[in-house]
Amino acid sequence: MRRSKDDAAGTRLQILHSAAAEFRQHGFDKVSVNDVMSAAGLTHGGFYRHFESKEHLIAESCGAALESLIDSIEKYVRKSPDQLKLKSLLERYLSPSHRDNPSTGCALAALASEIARSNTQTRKGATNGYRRLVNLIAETLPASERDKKKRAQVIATSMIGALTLARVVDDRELSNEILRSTIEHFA
Amino acid sequence: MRRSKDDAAGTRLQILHSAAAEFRQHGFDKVSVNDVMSAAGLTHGGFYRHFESKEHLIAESCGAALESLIDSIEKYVRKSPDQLKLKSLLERYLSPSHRDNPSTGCALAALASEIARSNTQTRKGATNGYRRLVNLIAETLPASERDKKKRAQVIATSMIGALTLARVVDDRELSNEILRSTIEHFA
DNA sequence: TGTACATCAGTGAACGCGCGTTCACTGATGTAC
DNA sequence: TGTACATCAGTGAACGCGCGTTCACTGATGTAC
Repeated sequence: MRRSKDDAAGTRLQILHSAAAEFRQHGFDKVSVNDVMSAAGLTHGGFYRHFESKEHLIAESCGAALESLIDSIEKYVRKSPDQLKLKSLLERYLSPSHRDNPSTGCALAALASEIARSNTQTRKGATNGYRRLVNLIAETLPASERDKKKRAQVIATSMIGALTLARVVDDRELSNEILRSTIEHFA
Repeated sequence: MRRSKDDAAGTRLQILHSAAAEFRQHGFDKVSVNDVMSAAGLTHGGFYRHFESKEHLIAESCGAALESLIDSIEKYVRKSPDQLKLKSLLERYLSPSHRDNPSTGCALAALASEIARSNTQTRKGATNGYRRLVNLIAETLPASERDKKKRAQVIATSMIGALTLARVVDDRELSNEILRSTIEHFA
């Protein structure tokens, strides 16, 4: 039966949230609309009251997940002492805990190669997230740094690459080594 | 009708080759067994004379593609003068041409987030490829370098991350900048 | 070397299944007077 | 504020479709004598 506007808005957010978690865990193609709705505690039929298509859900949930992760990194960095900002950002992003919990982590690391083949909307959201991450990293660099923007880009892509490879590799020790090497190189 | 052993072996290689190209271009899930067989100039029914399942094809084609890419990088690096080995490796791997042609490029960059969720065989092949790449990079570092292995790992994950992000981002200029920054940082 | 038969690479129809999406339906919510 | 009606969030059955996989079949290749 019909729900109040507030309930419906809550449902929409719940779907977005479940989708973001499922997609990051299993990938876009391995997660069906039904999987997402079940995870949100609903039946599949109601999906189209909230989203035009699975493609639209992918774009929106991905963008939202990235925004919210970067919000949390931003808060975290802002309250760290200047000298430690970059180091603590790297240690958090490249932690074993982030590696082992993709469903609540960075969508860029969890889905990069799939996003590269996705539609314009999805790539636009990912690009915005990437830019925000680069700016955030640039803020943590010492004022003396000559080309902050470029260095921040290297750190950003390096972090994402290291986290992704740490998840690819089937050897725990090697995986930890990948994370540590990148932290030590840039911190 | 039945083909000679040599013909059959050739067919098998052709399937592997087509699969590797299709998978790198479109991802594992968006490419069907039928797509692979058509690309190889065959009908889908014969697939199971050569491979147990799509999963087995994924593991084998991915591993083979990675091996062959690294072979070619190896040859290329071996014939570059010592001083330029690393620089030319980086410039080749992070070239616009590599970015724009995933179907003949590095499987780690093209499929990393999908491989991270794949079966043991596929991840094993990817891990072997990653190790070979790291060793190859380590060989290009000056003898004076203190911890070659660690630095090589940072360069490897950085390269893969940069190429992947260069494909994600929907802004050509930003994409070129990502490639250049990483080359300049490590070369 | 020649012959008879077993093998099996490749074809194309068929299988069951899960997918994204649609739709008739229900009944509480929202709106107009 | 109360009433009558339209709206629409969510349900669950149904849709057509493409998927991975199987199988009967064909006829050239491989093998045993």
